[in-house]
Amino acid sequence: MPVVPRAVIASPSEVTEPAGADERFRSAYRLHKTDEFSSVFAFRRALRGKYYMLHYRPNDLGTARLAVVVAKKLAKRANVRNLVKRIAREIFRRERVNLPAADLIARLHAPVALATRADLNRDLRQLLERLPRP
RNA sequence: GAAGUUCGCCAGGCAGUCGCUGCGUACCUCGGUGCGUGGAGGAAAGUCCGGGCCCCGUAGAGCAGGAUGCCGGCUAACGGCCGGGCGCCGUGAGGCGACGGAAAGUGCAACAGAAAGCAAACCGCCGAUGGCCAGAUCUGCCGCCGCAAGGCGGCAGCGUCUUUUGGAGUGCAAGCUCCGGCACAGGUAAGGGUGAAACGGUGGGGUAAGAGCCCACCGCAGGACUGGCAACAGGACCUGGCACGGUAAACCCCAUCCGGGGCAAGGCCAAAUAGGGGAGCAUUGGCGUGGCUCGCGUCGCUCCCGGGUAGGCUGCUAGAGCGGCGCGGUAACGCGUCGCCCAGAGGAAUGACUGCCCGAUGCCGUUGGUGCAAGCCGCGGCGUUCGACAGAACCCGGCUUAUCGGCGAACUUCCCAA
Repeated sequence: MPVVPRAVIASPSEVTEPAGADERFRSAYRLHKTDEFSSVFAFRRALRGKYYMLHYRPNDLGTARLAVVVAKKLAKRANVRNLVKRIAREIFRRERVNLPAADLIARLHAPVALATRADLNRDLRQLLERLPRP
């Protein structure tokens, strides 16, 4: 699997993935149930970035799965919360095939009002890179 | 041309790539893939009203409680909308208004002020009417001051004295008339001053001074009349000299309306575990009861039934629907007809990236316009982040709040030109 160079700011070359890469984001790649959320948090492993806290727990499903948590306290408006989630999912979607099999929860833990999209993207990319790999 | 008012509309655009999701369809390994097609708002927001829908309750009526509150209309309904009236604001187009009752009762009114509700009178004005307009001395009594002697003041006496008592006239006299003074009784509410608010306004007459005390006009109240469905309005009517102050988002009274709870409503399916009911098997089983047998209870296995948790399905989007045309109505809206199908998620889709354009913003430049100049406007270049407010959660009708900017129509005021 060719490794895409991780530029800090997205470049056009990054957008065009090699043919055949699975960039879909289907239901199987998400966390849905309350039990799934609880078990990830109970595993008590997390990486702290500037904006996100990335909780993780290895699974045996052969793929990474993601959920995003945005507290109302940190983003008051519903449209802002939705936007943060969408941006986070987009990063995950692009990176999924390169990630270890684990359940992930990206939890916003800092106010996002002054951050730009590039800041958020960079933060989450770095966190995903730091995930422990087998 | 500038400034503004009202109403309606839009809510960055186009292209490409990668995704999410509903529906239809074809294929297969039954989970996907391909193709087609749809996928946030004017406020989706606040959850403030009204309704549909659902469950519960309910003979009927009343009480309590809540909401509304000029009139007429519209509507499924409303606290909404339309039209009208009245009041206030604006030069105007227009805007704003919980806008029923104070003559049913109870209450409240800080500060100021004499006085805050039924009359009263602080300063002031008047003093018509009534009263007063010598002093000294003596006696008695009372009060105050003083240790006392005494002093000061008040009241009383048909007391005493004097140039006979504010001045003038008159009379024998009691007295009477005129003039003046005091402001004691009393009169007054014009004026001053306070206040958010003080018992009509202006002018004249009148008076001691004043006053609706009288008169004229204006205002006000009541009643007729006229116009209007009504709220209400009108003047060339009549009556009344004028009251009945304010406050009801104070209690209250009157009129009208309202059963409760919500899609986490409600319906269906239903694992695991525990427990309930029934049938059967084991019948020579174990344990308990008992001296023993029967019987009863309990334990085991199989099956069935009902309740029900996690979970799943449903409710779930075709509707007081949207658009066009015609007709009725000032309008809100209604009727008819034709066409259309227009989001249904569920840790929660409707997105991300790239390019060009549009807009915003910063810096720089500028034989451009304007200005003394700073600057402003225009134009060009570069960079940046960004694209107002904001994200459906059963569905509608409203209200309220948020909102960069743009477009259209009608109207108003001012300036210039003809």
